[in-house]
Amino acid sequence: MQWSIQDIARLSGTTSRTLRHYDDIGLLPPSSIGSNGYRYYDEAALTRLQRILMLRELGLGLPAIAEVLAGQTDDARALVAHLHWLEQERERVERQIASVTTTIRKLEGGEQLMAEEMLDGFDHTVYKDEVEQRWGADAYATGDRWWRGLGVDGQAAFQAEDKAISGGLAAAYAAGTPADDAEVQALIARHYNWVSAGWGSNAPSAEAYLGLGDMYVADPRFAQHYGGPEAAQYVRDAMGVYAASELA
Amino acid sequence: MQWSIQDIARLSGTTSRTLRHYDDIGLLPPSSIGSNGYRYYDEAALTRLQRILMLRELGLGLPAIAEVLAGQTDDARALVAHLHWLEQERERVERQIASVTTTIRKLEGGEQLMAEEMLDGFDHTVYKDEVEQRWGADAYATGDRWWRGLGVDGQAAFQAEDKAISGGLAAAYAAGTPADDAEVQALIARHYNWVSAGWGSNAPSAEAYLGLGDMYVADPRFAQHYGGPEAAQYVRDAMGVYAASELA
DNA sequence: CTTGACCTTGACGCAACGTCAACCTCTACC
DNA sequence: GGTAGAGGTTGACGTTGCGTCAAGGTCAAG
Repeated sequence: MQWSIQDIARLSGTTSRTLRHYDDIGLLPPSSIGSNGYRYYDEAALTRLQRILMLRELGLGLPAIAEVLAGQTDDARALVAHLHWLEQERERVERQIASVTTTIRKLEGGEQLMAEEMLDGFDHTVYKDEVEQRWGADAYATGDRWWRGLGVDGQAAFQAEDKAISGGLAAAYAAGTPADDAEVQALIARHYNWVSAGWGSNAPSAEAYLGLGDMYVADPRFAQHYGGPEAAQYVRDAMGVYAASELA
Repeated sequence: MQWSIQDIARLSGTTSRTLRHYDDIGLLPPSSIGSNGYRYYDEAALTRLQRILMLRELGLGLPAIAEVLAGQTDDARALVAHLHWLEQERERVERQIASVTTTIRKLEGGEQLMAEEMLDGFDHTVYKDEVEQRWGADAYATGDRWWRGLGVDGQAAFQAEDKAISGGLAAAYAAGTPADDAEVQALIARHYNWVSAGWGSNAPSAEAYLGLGDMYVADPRFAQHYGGPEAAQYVRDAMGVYAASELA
């Protein structure tokens, strides 16, 4: 019993293109080929195709299917490996769903302000991981509470102050003003207060403040916020001067 | 302030290749191009890149990102649409996980027998949807209970009988034996009993049996099981003869 | 002038086919 | 025997987002 490529396609519920593809990659060669080039398939080929399609429905890739059919890999073992991949996929999708959901909530809740804040790459909550790693898990929680407690107006003010400070520092850096200049140190003082606002009752120590400065340099997101890597280094230097003189 | 492509790549945490790609597709053209062809980016470009990367992390495609950045689409609206897609993805992945898990369980539990049964494309449980649609939701449940109740030996016997019947019918069809021949009708009688076994206390009526025959023809999976579309038609005809003479 | 580091423009590769395009082949009917 | 029409063949491009060579200019430093 022989069937043409269309017959097999209809019988198995796929397309002739797919069968040609499987032939091309050597996954399912036809059982015979006519002198006119026509592909013909017999029952063995059809059985093989059934297995292919079944494994494909489970989500396996064609190379993995080929291995299983070649007997190089056990069916169960291949499926277990595939299951791990699927579970990772699920986690990834769920994380994305969580991110997108919170982002939408912020966009709708905080109107446009939050949107700009976030999309300018300076979302307060983006730094959750860093904050938790560096200053403990509940530091982020209290910081977030504080942030929400500010209200829209308070948040806007907070960000305006940030812009004023970072803008002033950028200008000072561009002008070549030394880091220990009084004007720069005044900006750093404002910066210290600005940072302290989010830290609850305990303002940052000299050490913590210096650590923050190092982070500005090391982390490109922060560095960019202060006008590029060299500018961030400049800011850190100024912070070092301030910490030595005022926080020692 | 201008940066080279590498600077921007480091600042934003991507690669120069990505930036060139974004230039190629018009998503992020450099703010200026030197006479030597070098790409230079300014702060506006960097801000734009920040938004691009942020949306990309949320899983949006580059065309969708381009729309958002062009102001053609609202941020929130794009994200909501994306969220729908993500939820579909989650469902798809979870369905696959369920399928793969049950398949693994069957492979390990039923040893090799179930594997062959399933991989031959004749898994009893595959037809859940059809059964529910045609004969009600609890028909499948009782059928499944029956199937499990058979035990491994019973299942093997059931399948052996199926092979014998379908093989006999295929031979009769190939030999050109008329559908109302006594020999063929004897096979059909066995088939009727074979089918009835899974239907619980009430054996199929003439009407239901004829409907099953129609399904053999219409559904390529069944058609294949009986040896191709023409053979399935032959089987249906023989079933019609049987229904008319024995079930009327 | 040479050496690196950095830049450029192609172009292939990946996963699994869908979708033309251009061109045979077989069957059926007149 | 001619002509549809259905079905077959082999390319080859498109899809998504870049990674990864390849071959060759540019620039700053020694």
